[in-house]
Amino acid sequence: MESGRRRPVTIADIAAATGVAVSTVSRALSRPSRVSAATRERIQAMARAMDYVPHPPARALASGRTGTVALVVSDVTNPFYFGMIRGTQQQLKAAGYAHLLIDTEDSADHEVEMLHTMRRSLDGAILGASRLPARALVALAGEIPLVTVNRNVRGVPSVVIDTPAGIAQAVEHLVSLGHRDIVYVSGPTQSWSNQARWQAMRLALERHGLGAQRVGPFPPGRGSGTAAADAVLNSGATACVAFNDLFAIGMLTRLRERGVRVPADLSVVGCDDIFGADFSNPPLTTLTAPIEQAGRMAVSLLVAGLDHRAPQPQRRAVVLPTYLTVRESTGPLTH
Amino acid sequence: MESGRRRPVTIADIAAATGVAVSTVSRALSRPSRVSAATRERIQAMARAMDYVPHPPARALASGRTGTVALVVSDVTNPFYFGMIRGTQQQLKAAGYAHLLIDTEDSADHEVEMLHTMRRSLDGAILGASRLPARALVALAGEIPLVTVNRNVRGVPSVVIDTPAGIAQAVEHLVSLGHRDIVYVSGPTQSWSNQARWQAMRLALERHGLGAQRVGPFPPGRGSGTAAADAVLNSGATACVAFNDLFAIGMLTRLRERGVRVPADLSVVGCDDIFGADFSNPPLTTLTAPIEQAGRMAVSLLVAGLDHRAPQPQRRAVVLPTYLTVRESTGPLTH
DNA sequence: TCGGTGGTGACAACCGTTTGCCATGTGTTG
DNA sequence: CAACACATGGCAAACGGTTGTCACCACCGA
Repeated sequence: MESGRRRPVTIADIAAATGVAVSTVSRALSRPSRVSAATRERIQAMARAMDYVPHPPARALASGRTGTVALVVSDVTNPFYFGMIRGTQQQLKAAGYAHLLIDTEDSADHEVEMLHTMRRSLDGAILGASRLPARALVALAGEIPLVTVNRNVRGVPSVVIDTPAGIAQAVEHLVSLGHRDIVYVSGPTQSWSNQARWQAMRLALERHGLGAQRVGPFPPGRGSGTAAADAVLNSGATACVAFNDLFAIGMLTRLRERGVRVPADLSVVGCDDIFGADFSNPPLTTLTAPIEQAGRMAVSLLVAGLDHRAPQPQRRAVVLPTYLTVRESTGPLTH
Repeated sequence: MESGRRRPVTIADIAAATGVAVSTVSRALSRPSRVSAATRERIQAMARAMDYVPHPPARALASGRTGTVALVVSDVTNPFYFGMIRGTQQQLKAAGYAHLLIDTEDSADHEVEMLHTMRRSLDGAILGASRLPARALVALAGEIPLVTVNRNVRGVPSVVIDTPAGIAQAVEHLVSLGHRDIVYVSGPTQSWSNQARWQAMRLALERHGLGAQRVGPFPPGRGSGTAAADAVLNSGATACVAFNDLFAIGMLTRLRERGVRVPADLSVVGCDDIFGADFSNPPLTTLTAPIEQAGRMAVSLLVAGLDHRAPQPQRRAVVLPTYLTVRESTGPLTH
């Protein structure tokens, strides 16, 4: 077939072929109610016959809508985002949007820079764990529709996973196993989630009349597990809650190296329940976060806000519950 | 600031402000060698001062280039793709392209359909493990620049990971440990990689005067591990090579459930070395595939082909080596 | 029978940028 | 000094749609 070489068919071609104006074709295709059933049928049939494919950039130029939404992550490498990518991918596809992936390399500057540059080619963006200060976030939201995940800033729609509530459960769990010295393994300081988790931990321990310790902060990434494990051991604690599963899994590896038995010598609980947490050695007790669902919710929130005709949604901030999944990395205190 | 509300600045604004024609502004910005150093400077400074941001759709409409490349995967859920996403993400960003993510849900029809529809908004696409028949692939490559990964079809540039060579190593390893009954755990039949791996396995065993068995095929996904483990056990083999790590890890879980010791009772080797293979229980012996690098290479190949000025590259098919990473899921035969 | 009304389709003006072609001005060469 | 080449910048026509505005028509009720 030579068809690959031919000039692609445009709505003008269809208009000519059916004997109507281009505007009519445009409407028949994109706002079907605006044209009579008869002509609509005729035009759509012709479009199909001629294998017409709309030209997104042209459409975007004229209408201002690009049909594209970006998922912005701080580091594609982090398995936490895998679930989010899945969730957003599914929902965006269902809503007819294309899915752009942006990696900010953990830099707030990159984050605003890229979003600023691409804002004209996006209908909106979902910020997975933004590192931006609140003011910057609000400013950005003025440029382009935004939904944040795990980040709650007044005025910006968000979905946050209620890990703090889970943390309380985790503490409960550990205390009931007899632990008294429980330490928090801290993640990056700029991380909103990290702050929230530490805060929740303090409160929970306080309720039991226990003091809260923490080690860290450590940089994101599994590699931090080594230093974290050593620090926890050094602290004399018998149990710990790690900022996330990546840390926890890294710790497991290190502890095994050092001959420390988990959970006999030390109990560890992670956060998020990422891929792998269930088959690590030992399987990790962790706070199962509905990450994928969070991604889907974020998309829903975003596209709901995108449709100007629709009444603006009431709930601009949704919080998703978390629960404790007890596996084998936590156990009773044994001296 | 009210700036958020103002009409975005266009090159026409810059032209007016500097007293030159829009065409000159356009050239100063996108083909700097085409204007004198003096005006170029002046224009660029003004653009900066006015916080000009180019409008991608407009650019795309006029030039035909969108600055966007899609990564097409059969299922974002598969951890194998995580590495690929990383690789392509890095390299695309470096090359100044935006990164679109397309999930075909394991359907060849979806694959051509989506690519066909989006072809006008893409400069090219990278097919991670395409399920398309060769003819369809070639036809598609006529519509839009393509690079395939782990799929070699004449006429379509590709990067393939040489797992077959690794399989030979793995067989060598197992045989040297005393295994004689080695079975292949087969993945989806339509998978090119699966065929290649099975083929390689047959040859390798043959060289040792051993016959090749296989179980399966099993659908992609960790869940298949259960059935696979049972099938392998049932076959009486003492060692197995799984189509991929997902299968292998799933098997590990099942074997542990059934009280089968790995590697004392059964050795298992995986393929790909995905995230998690190193901390599974036991850590998985596997064929380490340079997935991320494959993603980067694919992007390089693609963008090289995109530049019409540049001489078309010589090597249109690159193969990346694989090596065996021995961990703890393989060991000597013990009756 | 006539004015009003609602539904349908056409006209044409954009949307913001790129690019082929041409005019001008400068420097170079014989 | 003339003729020419070349570097530079301007003009205007695309690129492929969307959409506000308006004209037309038929049908309705009074």
